Amino acid sequence: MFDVFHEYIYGVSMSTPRQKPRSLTPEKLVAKAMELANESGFEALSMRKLAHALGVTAMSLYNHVANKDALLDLMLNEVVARYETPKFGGEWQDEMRRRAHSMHRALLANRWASTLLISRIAIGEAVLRDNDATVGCLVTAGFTYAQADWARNAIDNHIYGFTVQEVNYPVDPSTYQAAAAQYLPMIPQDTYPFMHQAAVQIAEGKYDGIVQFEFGLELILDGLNRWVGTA
Amino acid sequence: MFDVFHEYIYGVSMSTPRQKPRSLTPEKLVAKAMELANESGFEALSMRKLAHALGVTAMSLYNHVANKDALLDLMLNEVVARYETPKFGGEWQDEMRRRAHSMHRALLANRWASTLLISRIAIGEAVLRDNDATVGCLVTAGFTYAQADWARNAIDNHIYGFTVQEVNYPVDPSTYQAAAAQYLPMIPQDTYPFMHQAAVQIAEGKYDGIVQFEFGLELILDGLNRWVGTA
DNA sequence: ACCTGAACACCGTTCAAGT
DNA sequence: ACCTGAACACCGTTCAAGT
Repeated sequence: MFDVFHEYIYGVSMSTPRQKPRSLTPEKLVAKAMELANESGFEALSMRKLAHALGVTAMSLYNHVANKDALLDLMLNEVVARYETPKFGGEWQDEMRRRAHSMHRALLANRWASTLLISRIAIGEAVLRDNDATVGCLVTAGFTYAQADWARNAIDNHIYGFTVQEVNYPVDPSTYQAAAAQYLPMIPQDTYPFMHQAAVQIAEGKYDGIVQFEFGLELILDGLNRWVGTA
Repeated sequence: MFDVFHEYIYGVSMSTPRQKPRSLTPEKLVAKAMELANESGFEALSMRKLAHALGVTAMSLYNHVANKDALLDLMLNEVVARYETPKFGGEWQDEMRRRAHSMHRALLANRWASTLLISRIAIGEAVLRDNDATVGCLVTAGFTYAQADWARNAIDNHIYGFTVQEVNYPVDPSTYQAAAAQYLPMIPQDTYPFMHQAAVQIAEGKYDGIVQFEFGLELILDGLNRWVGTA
């Protein structure tokens, strides 16, 4: 009886699969949620606002996604899917460099992501694939499994640590010099002599105040190279 | 008129400073908030619950602290105040090591802190003092200001990155072997061959699966030592 | 199968009123 | 000076009811 009514209204039998694409899908939720987070900031992303942006009420989202946490996991998986996968057999340092820069780019393109990824153990398919390929590249290059694990930890701590600081820093790198000049009087020379002097150097243009992502990365890759050679 | 009434009730003139200690102070708020966060988890810390724990209503907290954000800054300042301050003139590597281990200890004792500290630019007095002493120690040891800045960034990325992962990891290190054996069937060998093999090694006890905090730290200190020497 | 309204159990914060 | 009750503007999520 209910089935007949449903069929009359929607033109589709309940027992046969849907023919036309459903209006809402998990993929559409994730895409719109990422759009919202990127354009309006992560704190503006609520289930209610996401639903509104999709022209629907909040409760209907729960037909496509278990809860907000599951939605966040799907969003993070989408970001991690953009990490470039290390190849086996070539120079492992080049592969790690390529992966690191692609991660940095993906995290800068989705500025809300790094802060979540560093603290959350999101085991989506993309994370597993990245883990496997990264360990695989290092092991193929001659690392033991323990060494590969430790190496990946050192590399990833730098990538995530650096990027989280970068996206949360309140002043734009291009205005460091002006900012240093402006805040100089607020850093008392007698209590904070070295920070004061650092600000002087930045204000005078002797140093741009910008820490390069590559610095820490090369420091670690170089150390790892030396470590494996002598293991 | 109001003043007289106040004096009658409280036995203290409004124009003279209070004699007996006030029942609630910012220090007491911060101490109880840290106790709550450490014992019940950070997500259980709300202004309403904190007030309840202090035997008071939520709104009265705003007499002692501007808002929740200001309270968090005060809590974080308390954690950073426990970082050991590098001394000038000695071996800079020893001073950095001592500082790093004290940070690691402070962050493990307050497991909610690292996730906040890494993303938030909390400029409390303790952060300024730590910054100044760390840069000061490196500059005194022969680093330029730019080098000291880059070095501190590399060191701190490791400390925070490592510890955030450590406190958020869902399984206890002492149970890695059992966990690896348990989850092994869920890591398909054909799609994730290297993760599978890593789990095999941990399950068989060939490798404990634990990444040491010291590994990345020494890797970086060693690299820095080489870098300054050749600068 | 999917969407909805009403409701529940929370949040942080403001403001006028109390003592 | 400090604390309070009531209220505002939000949250995530459940559940029974609608089509």
